[in-house]
Amino acid sequence: MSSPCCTSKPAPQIRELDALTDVYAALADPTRLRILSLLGEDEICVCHIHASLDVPQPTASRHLAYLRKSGLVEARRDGIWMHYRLAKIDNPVVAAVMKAVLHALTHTSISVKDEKRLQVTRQAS
Amino acid sequence: MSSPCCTSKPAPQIRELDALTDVYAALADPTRLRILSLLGEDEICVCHIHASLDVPQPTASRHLAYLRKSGLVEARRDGIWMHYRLAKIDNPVVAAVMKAVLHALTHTSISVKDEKRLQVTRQAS
DNA sequence: GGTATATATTCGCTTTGGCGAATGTATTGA
DNA sequence: TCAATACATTCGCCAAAGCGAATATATACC
Repeated sequence: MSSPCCTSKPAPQIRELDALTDVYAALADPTRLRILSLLGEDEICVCHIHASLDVPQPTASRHLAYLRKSGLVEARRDGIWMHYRLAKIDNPVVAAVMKAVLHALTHTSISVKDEKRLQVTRQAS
Repeated sequence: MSSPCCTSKPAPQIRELDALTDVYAALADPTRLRILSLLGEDEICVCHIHASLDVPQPTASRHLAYLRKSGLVEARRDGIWMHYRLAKIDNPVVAAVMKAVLHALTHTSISVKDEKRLQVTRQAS
């Protein structure tokens, strides 16, 4: 139950409170939470994301841009496609938060459904 | 490192994704984060909160109302004073998130300063 | 009742951010 | 060069929410 960042190593300071505030603001949207949950596995292209979530492509793109700006996801270009994945969080304290956040998402029914639709979408392509 | 809710007991479902969204929205404000961090110890009255954070009393009151509405804090009336404390979170998955959130706050310098001001404020009263 | 203290709420204003629709850009291939 | 596909951005509109200032409410004590 103890936080992993403080058991052995010294505790790194978070630069500002705003750094945490920005993370939680990025999490305060259902579409973005669904995207993060979907990305839990591996990297996914935008087309599969907006198909799995059944949201318009611009909507997916906008939320991905928001998540990218807040440092929670990273992108990789592959020809026509953009592949998004969860970003590696440097600060272990924030990483612990995100770990709990992602785990909580696995307990929502909609995320389970999204994941299933992703499998179907991937098989069809 | 594993999430405590799923090691022994079965995993409880989160009612809706909106339940998580609302929690993160409540966390997406620096003043509310400072309040939550201050409440980590024990219950505190509004006057000590707004004095420790050096924010106007209506500001503290509004944010406390927001936190209360979102289920993160509870209040107790004691004559003229209202004492606020962290709420007991029923869902263990959400509780794990809040545990990480509160821990992250201990790594911010402003929370440390707020805590010191609280000690001074309490001694003066 | 009247006053003082503690807390809550409202008002006017401004900013942020969500969405749908449309448009812009970039890459690929004929 | 032209068309097609994948993705990103902009625009107009609207709702949520933050703030300072003022005001309302609630409790205690005289």
